Amino acid sequence: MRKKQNIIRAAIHLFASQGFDGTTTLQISHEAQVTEPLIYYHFKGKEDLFTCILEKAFVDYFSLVDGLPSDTATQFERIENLINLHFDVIAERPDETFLITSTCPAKLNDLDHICANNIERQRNVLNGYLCDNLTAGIGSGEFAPVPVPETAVLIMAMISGLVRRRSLKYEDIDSVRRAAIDFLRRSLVQ
Amino acid sequence: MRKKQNIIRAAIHLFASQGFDGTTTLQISHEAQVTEPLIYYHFKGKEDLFTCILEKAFVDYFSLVDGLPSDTATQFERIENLINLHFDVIAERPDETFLITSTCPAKLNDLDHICANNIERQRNVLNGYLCDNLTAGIGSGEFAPVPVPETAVLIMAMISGLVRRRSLKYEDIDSVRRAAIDFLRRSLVQ
Amino acid sequence: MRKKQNIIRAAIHLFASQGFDGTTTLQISHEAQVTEPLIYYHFKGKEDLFTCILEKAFVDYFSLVDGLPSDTATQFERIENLINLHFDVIAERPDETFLITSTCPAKLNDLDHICANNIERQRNVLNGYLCDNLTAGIGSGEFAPVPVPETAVLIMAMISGLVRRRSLKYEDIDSVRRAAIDFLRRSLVQ
Amino acid sequence: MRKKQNIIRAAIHLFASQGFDGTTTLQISHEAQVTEPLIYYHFKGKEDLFTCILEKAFVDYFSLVDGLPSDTATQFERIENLINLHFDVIAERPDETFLITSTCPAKLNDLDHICANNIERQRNVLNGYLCDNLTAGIGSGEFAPVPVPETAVLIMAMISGLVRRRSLKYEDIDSVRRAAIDFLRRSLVQ
DNA sequence: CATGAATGAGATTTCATTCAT
DNA sequence: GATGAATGAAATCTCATTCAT
Repeated sequence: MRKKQNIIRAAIHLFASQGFDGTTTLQISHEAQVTEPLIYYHFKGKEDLFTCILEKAFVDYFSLVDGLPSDTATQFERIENLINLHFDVIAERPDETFLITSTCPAKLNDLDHICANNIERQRNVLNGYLCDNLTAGIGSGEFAPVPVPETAVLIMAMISGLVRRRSLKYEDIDSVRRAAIDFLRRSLVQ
Repeated sequence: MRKKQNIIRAAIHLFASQGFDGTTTLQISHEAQVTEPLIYYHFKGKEDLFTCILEKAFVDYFSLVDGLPSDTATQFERIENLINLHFDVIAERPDETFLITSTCPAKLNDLDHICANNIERQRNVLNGYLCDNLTAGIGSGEFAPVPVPETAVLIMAMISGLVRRRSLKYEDIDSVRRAAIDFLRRSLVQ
Repeated sequence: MRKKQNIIRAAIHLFASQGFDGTTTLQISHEAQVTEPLIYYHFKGKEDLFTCILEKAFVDYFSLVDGLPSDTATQFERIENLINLHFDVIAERPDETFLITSTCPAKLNDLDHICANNIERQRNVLNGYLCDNLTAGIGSGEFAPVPVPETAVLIMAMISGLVRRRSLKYEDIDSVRRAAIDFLRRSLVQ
Repeated sequence: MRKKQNIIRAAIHLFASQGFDGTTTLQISHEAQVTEPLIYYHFKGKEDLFTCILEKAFVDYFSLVDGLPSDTATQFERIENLINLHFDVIAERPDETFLITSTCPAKLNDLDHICANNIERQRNVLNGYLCDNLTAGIGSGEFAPVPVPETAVLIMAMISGLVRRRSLKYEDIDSVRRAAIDFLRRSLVQ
């Protein structure tokens, strides 16, 4: 089963760096050191392989987000946790993280394809998390009275912009992390 | 001549929504209401068409950024101008703007392909603008003493995250714009 | 009318160096410094252009061969004249000469296309000339009793081999010419 | 594996009768009774197929020429062997032999493409063989004092003229062979 | 005469996928 | 599980030719 893992690893890497359409099954088989038909033994096809990868990536991601504590001392701690979570996944699995932040390949965009579904769901989850959090913080007087949905959009944009910035891998990721948290604190906490 | 413009328009739209590899020359010709070979009369090939589009988009973009005034009353005005500029281009030309914020198709990633070059250059221009601006603002006491390069990365991430958020078109873009400016002001100005 | 000549010149050059199928009408128009449609103003098409060139080349060639004197003092003089004629045309018009020695493009090989016809006719003319000549020379005792049709084939092979040897242009063509005549004399005259 | 051979056989036949540019991959696949993409499974492309064929043909040809004995009783025997070798290959593999005597397709004429290289090499090998042979024969008094390089050119021209004369297949090839040897003997041996 | 723009037909090549073993 | 060989469908691109002016 090591070979199946090789296929998945190679596919993650290639899909993240070349896109779904830009990656051929031959490239995957080469990078995975297997022959092409083996891909079809383990998966129904290229699309299925992609779907499996994304599904797994989303499940892992959602379980992390779901695991974030909701009973923190301050509301800002929840923001902090969210930022830290994303910096952690960028550091540990940059390719998967990049994939779940990408737009779904046009071909797979059937209204309820797993890919489109999950991207939508991810957005909703993050949005819910942030809106709740902001509303609570503003209510308690911890946060300045910022417009809630718009600010959620901004924070999500910053997160996705950071995930997509591939050079983050090579930059001093921890100082950016600290700067991000301070940046948000100054803006939100009054 | 009108037909050449049709081709370009169709290609911008399709490349932005499906990616370079996900778009076929046949699709482009259909959407442009021309025959396929006409694409090859006006451009050397699919890649050349893509390159021409990107080059133009970058030139337009850079000339806007270069046109931003540097002698504003406050340093924050410069930040404000930069944000406004990006919200304007998102509103006016969402597809081109999306394209110049995307990663270059792997195949074109020869170290000095126009595409890779310009993406690099864009990053440097924005980075230079922000670093200068932040340093000056901190020096004059207008801005809080934030870490300069890291904060520049954060602001760029937010901008690119916003550009890539296609639904912005349908959201109340002006309230997001105002929220963004206020958000940054609170974080930076002391 | 100068432009028509340019087209013909360019076509001769390109057909001779790249073959009929290997030459595009665009290449011809470039080398002739005209636009493509002009080729179609002067000729019915690429094939017609090729045909015209070949027809002219064959007419010129045949008129030279027909002009060779038949009432020479010796039979070997006739051989000598034939060889000299070919060395002259190689020197003066290497490309046309190459073309009339080439095989007809497969596509034009309708049984009685001018091209196929003329190639056949050329062979017959040369063959007739040589067979007559050899028969007469052997009959008069001037030539050794060689087998007539086979020897005609050999001499024709040598001539066509020389015409096709493009580097002849750069070699000392006159010493090869003399060597050829001496070579044939030693072999034939007894 | 049988199918790969079919492709090669069909390609040899078609390239020899229609030229490289005049032959389409579809024609090859039809004649080989395979589908077109199979050509691309076994070869990198049309050009690669052509190159492989020529390479093999040249290797076979060179090994035959290299195998000719150099220690014959007379120098003329060496000439005789060379002529016989060429009549043998014409009889056995007329298409390959025609191909290696043809000019290289213009497109492949990169200064050191295998095709151009081998054509050059072939010329040098034959030329070396004949010059050595003629010089030795003249030195020993076996041959008349003919000009060496020019006579080599003439003999090579005759050989290539014969190889290219496709109708040789149908003519009485053995009588032409004998005539050629006698022809050369009379001209050279004194 | 001359040309810029355009096209139908077809050539080369790629690619996801399957088959036979 | 695994593979070498094979293929249908389609993508990119070329080219001789024509049209409108």
